[in-house]
Amino acid sequence: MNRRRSTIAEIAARAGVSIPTVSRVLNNRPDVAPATRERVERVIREAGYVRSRVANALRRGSSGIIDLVVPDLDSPYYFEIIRGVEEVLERTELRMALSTTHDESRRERQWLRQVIEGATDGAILVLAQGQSDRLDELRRHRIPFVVVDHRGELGPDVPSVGATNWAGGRAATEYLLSLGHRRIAIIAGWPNLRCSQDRIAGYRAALEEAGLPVDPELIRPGEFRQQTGYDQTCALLALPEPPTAIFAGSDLQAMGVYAALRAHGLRVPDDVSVVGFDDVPIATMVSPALTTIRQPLAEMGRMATTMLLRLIAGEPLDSMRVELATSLVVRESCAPPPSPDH
Amino acid sequence: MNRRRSTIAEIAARAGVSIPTVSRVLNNRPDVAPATRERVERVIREAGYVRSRVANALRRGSSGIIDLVVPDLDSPYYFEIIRGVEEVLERTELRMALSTTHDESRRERQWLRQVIEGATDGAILVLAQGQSDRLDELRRHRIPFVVVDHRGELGPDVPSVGATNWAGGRAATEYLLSLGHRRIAIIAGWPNLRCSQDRIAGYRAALEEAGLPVDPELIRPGEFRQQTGYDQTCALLALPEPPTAIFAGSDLQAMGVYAALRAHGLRVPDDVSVVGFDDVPIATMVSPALTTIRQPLAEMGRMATTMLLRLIAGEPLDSMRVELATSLVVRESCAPPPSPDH
DNA sequence: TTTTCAAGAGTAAACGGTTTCAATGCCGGA
DNA sequence: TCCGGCATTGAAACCGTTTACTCTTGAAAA
Repeated sequence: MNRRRSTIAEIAARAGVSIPTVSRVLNNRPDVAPATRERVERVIREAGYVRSRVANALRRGSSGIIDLVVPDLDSPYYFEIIRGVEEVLERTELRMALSTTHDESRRERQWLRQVIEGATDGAILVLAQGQSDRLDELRRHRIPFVVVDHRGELGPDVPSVGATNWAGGRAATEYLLSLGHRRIAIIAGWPNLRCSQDRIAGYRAALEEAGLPVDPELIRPGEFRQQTGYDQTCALLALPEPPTAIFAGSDLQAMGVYAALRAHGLRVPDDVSVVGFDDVPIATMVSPALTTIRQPLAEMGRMATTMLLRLIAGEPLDSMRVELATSLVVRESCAPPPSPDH
Repeated sequence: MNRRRSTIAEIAARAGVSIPTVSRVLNNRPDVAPATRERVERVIREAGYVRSRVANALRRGSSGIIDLVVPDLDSPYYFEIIRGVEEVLERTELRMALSTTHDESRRERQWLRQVIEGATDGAILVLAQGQSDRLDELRRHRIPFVVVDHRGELGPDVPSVGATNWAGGRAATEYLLSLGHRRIAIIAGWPNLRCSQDRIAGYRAALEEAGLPVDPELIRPGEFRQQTGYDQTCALLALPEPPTAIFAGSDLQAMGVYAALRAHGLRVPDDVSVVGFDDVPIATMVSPALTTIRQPLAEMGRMATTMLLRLIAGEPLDSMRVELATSLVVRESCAPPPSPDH
């Protein structure tokens, strides 16, 4: 019924023209006589011919694929970014190749090799840590790339998109202060991550502006996981003077905070207020719904992709570093602190 | 400092050998003299040469890419599957091209064209509805594929992996019966979906086995979304004799059930018991933690990928249709029904 | 009528590898 | 010493397109 995939040569033979003519028709070149074009198009349609993207890529030098590299697929955080990337890509002819690094340098090197040999048109890197040497290698191979929310130090010439972490840290803290809280803890990412530093700085700024001291005991670093939220909350509650509000570094951490508070018989927001960070879908599903700092993850993915497309097209970027605004989303997990006599 | 990408010809020239010899070294062919191999390898290393996958693909006819097609990226459900696929793919040389159909046939046709012209080695299709004609087209183009959790009618010769929906529906219902519930509602997917039919059949089987009547009022179809869970729960509560337990078709729906019950001042599990379906990460994060039917989504992704790899390798499949076992995961959202005098 | 030019179509090279097949050199056995 | 055979290596074809360049032809310009 059907043979192997047909080639441009077959079409040419059937239509009684030469190969380049078919190619011209396929690429809508103007220098083809209308009658010829018509005839070739009919044959193409009849044969159900689709041209080989591989051969095309070889000749043209572009593969039609862009790589999206994320640390892992364990967090809803990355999925939001993936969704954003997919959204703009689906309007183009490009395909998205998704891969993970798992933060292992071995895997990452392997990935890098694949990216390079894989004839990638460009790459979007969601990196957990600073791997500038890898970026150099990409640059050396002339592969356009954009970094999303890079949490380390970046050169000023690296295209990247992030969020306003400092403002987010400050906004959350100010909100809690405005409710009357005076002992506010912050659970953050590891101190070597830039985003953590920024958020803590925002937190400090709000506190200092309010004339409040910064208690180092209330700054708890860790991973952006649920477990960290749980463990650090337990540690905070064991303090002589526990906080009345906890600002978590991620919504996942906040889920851990919820669990730890429940385990201690404390209620949110009556006994302790909680603010998250990210605003992933889960934040609206729990009870009480989580007040959080919204990080526009899907938008970040979209923005990174748009930037990459310009880079690929050879157009200049308006700005190498783009920071999208975080915003406070008030839900139900915060209230004024319990009265002192409690 | 660095020129364009180096080619095999340059390497050959530098090493003082012919092009085929370099190719042989690259492919680890045995028929190269050790000394020559050594020399060529050194040059390759020095030049930082990586071979073009595109050129390779053209000659060899395989692109090193497999397509993963999902309906959308809105549900954690799909992410679990994606994760499973990625897990086995990361041990291979293959890359994953992720795309969405959004259930629109236009998008889907476009995707199909891309898949075909994109020189895909194979495809994993997570389809929401039966699109057998599309499958035919894939087959016609000799592209190996595996379908995950196809919810419609499939020919017996279509490789597919799913879960034991009937058993899951039955297990959930039996569990609720064992707790003493007698009025058990089920919120399901649309009736045209095979998985919904199966689950409802399992539900009926358990009820009939217990000698209980099946009240059509208690079977509520809808989408697998939170909103559906909310709406249908409201409808159920408005019944003259509301159920004491609700079996939701997805964990997301169950979140809607939680919200509706809370809105009506009812407590889980004291007033109403809830069982979910899927066991996505969120199930453990809410309070009370959701008792649910675990669907091994990541395993399904892994299994589908493994099957696809065999198909690509030309090996025969042990079985065209694989169903992975669902299992009841008991957490905190179920309890015996409230006493009748309540 | 001759020259010029543009449109339309074809020839061949290129893209960067892999593979088939033939050629070479060196070895041992007769 | 001659020959068959094996280990290496190279020349050339090929994968399916695109593209630079050439060629033909008919009409307008001179």
